[in-house]
Amino acid sequence: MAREEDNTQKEMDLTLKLDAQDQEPASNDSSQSDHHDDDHDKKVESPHELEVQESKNDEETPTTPTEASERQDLDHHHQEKLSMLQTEMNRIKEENKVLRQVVEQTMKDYYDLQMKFSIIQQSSNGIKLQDPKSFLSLNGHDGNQEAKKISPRSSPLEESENEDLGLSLRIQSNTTTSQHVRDHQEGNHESATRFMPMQQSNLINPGNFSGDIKSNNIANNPIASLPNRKARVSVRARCEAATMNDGCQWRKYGQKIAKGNPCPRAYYRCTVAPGCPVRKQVQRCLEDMSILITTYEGNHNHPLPVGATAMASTTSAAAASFMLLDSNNHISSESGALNQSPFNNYHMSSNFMNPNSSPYSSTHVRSMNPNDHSKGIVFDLTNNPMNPHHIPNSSIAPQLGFPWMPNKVPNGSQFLRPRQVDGTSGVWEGGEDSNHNNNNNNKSILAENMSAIASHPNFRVAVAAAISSIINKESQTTNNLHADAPKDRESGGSSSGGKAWVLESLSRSG
DNA sequence: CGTCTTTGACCTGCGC
DNA sequence: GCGCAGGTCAAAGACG
Repeated sequence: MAREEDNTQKEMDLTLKLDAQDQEPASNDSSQSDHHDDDHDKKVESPHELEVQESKNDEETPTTPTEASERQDLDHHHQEKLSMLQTEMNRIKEENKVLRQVVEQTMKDYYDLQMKFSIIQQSSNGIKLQDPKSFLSLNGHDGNQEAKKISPRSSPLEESENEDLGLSLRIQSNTTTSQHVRDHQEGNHESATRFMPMQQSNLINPGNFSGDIKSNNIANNPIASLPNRKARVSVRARCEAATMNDGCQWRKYGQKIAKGNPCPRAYYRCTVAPGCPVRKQVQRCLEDMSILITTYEGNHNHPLPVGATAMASTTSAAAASFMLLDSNNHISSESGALNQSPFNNYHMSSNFMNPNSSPYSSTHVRSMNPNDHSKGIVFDLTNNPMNPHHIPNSSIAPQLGFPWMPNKVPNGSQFLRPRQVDGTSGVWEGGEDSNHNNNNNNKSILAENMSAIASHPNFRVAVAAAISSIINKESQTTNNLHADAPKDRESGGSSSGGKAWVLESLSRSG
């Protein structure tokens, strides 16, 4: 984008220069040759001027053969220069044209995607979206700057026709991204970085669970301009297994009984790449043993496995939102967009729905420590973050269909089917509806599911982040095909081939 | 045999 | 300075 602006500026400069020459062919004003450092250029700017000067000279002073020869050389020299300028301008114009086409196609696909989501939500929820541009919101309140940063920069993509409520995103690669991959593979870093998506520059790297502040565009990113923190992202989720499957490979290097919690805290480090500094701590919640608290710390120094991208993107987006909100706490408070609980709860709940109408609406992001935001945030995927005893049913009830979340859906279904059974608390059921066999109920459930999912802020976070990260997934996939090959202990990653990519948000992991 | 987990020892930061 | 708690190291054992 910056390159296009640069080219546009160059084009404008050249156009202005040529226009000025066309409009004032007889002018000998040296001011129009400010851009030239050559003294000869200051004398004569164009063939028009040469002709005029020549005619003037012919009229005023008779020329000697030497002078005529010099003048011809000069004429030839400037014609060459002009030709070069015109060639360069044409080249820049062509380049601009291509870039504009890419941008237009990207924007078109972006709005198409928004409209499809909008249609899905409207048809299911009966709630009109005021502006599709604000639909992909990261905090569920409005189309804030986060979404604006993420989505419009996505590469051309197509939403799947899948009926999984849009949670399966089918990405069709185009020549741009394919070229990017080829360039990346061939070591053409210049070209590869030219088409590097925004996530590499302006957004927190989805490959980093906590966001690599240092490596991002500090000038343009308010998040990146924050003081460097070693951010920690903690994820609370109900999980039966000893550790959540987040798509990465981890090696346990220690275990400790922390004070105040008889459950041991396990320490893992990322083994996807040697020297990766990312650590994670896993500990069961004291109040509810079914809740697993996973704390990520550090930044991956390698492309993430495909299955880890959604998780990383989500937590990164959450961390980004948290940091942004944290840094703009006053503004946020004034706007009333945030719930300022004593724990500084950043309730990323949707405004579209009754918070009690769906278990989805109870996912929260809050700071880990009310007094110290540097400790990070909690990305709470349990039903009730403030009261773990809220759910009497202690069975594993996945709240969101991230790849790293347990999924009880049988038959390999891609989509979890949440349902409120008692109408008061969110109890989840996967699989068949034994008590709701008629079509009306099914439609109602489906509509409820759709609205719950579509309006859930984390869904938006995941979608927005996935869109932003999906472009880079191509290159990551290429790399990770090798990284994932040997062992896949905790890896929930899925490989891709060909030119179509499917973001499988809800496949059973582990 | 290589890799991973376990577990006690060690290191470090922080509060008193 | 001391003690405590959290975090990490590394040797030993387990496992495929």
